[in-house]
Amino acid sequence: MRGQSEFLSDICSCTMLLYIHKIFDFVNQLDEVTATELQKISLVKNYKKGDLLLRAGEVCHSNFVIEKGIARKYYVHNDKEITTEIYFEKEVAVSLDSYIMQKPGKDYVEALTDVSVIVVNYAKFQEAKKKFPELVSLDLMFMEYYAVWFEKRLVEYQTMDATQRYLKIIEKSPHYIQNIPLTIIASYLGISLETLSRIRTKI
Amino acid sequence: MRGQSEFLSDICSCTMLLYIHKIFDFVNQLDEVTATELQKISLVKNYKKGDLLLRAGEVCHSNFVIEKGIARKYYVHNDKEITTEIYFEKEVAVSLDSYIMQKPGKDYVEALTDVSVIVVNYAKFQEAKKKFPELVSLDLMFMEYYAVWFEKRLVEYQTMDATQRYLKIIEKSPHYIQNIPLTIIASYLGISLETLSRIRTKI
DNA sequence: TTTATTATTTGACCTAGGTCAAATGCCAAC
DNA sequence: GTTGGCATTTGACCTAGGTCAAATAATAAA
Repeated sequence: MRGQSEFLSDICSCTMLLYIHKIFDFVNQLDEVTATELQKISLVKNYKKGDLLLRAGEVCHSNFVIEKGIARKYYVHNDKEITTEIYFEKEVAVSLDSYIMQKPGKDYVEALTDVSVIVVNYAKFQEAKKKFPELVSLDLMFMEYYAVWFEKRLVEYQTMDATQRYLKIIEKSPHYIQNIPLTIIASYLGISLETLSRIRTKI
Repeated sequence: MRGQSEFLSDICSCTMLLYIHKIFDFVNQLDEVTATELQKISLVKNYKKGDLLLRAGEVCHSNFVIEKGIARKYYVHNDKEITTEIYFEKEVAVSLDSYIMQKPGKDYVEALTDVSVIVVNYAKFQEAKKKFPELVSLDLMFMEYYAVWFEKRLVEYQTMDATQRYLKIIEKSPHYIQNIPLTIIASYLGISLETLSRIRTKI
């Protein structure tokens, strides 16, 4: 397993880094009982490369903290897969609106490598929140993280061209990117496979 | 595989409306003391058309619940204003990462008409949350709302062309749109003024 | 090692939307 | 009503990135 500092250096945006810090600190400072409860409602699962952790049409009953490996979230539009997130270690995979509303969603979550994840069940977490108010604050911190994260993605779409977006993602995690098919990276960047290929040769 | 129209109806704003309802219901069902506290830390302010409720470089110390009128949030990139949100009545204007981290942000919030807003101060709200746990849940609901909202905006950018995005916004609030300069709508849609003008004549 | 399959590159062409500039429309202030 | 200042439209042209198709890598399977 990689060290915390190495992990943090991989997340390029310093703002997001601060958030992650804040959340980790918070979890580490939870009182004994709350921490135990959190432990109790979490379980570890392993998936093989290519496995689907979640399918479109299903309700997202849990979120998945990536312990080891890489995963992605995508949806299908006009027969094309659009990758919305690529998750590295310690990041949290979840189909947000499906999870929040507990209704069927449009997202797939797929293991891009063999992955080991911590699964936290929605219903159990909601129950636990009633007894352990600190968990509500934890939930809030995660939501703040997501909200800011998505807003930043939006700004990227508005202000950066394809080349800049690509440079940003390889800066974030150069060594991971090598294992991910270009098709997936292209769809994450919102460009075609061919355009991505051309960008790569030019740089 | 699912059809285009079915997909589009999925990401239309009905989900968001439901969510707003949920939040308002929650507020209405708060216990007496909590409701009073919330009342106590809120104040009403009025702004004239063109006034700035928030400037880039400032810390976003409060969020603004629009009671009456229209406002927008924008930032400046390469000397161009990019409108990120247009707020109608009952919506909440806030520069999210500036608000959450209480650090200077890049956003402006501007009154597009005369507006009346309920201002909730960050520091006071944080204090109140310590004493009234229901307010943490309220905060969480707002964050969930933002997160899902931004994710939906992202999907719009990925799956809809300029014309579809324009149709969506006039469908949402046809009568309001008439008062808003095309420049602003265009920058909200992520297209140029000229393109928007051409889209409008074609429809 | 050969074959089958999938991933990536390259080329030729196309399109949505951008940019720049000029023309018109729309008010508000004189 | 005129005049100035925006807001919007229209035209001519440009560019980033898309699409389709074919050519090469790379891999995995036999």
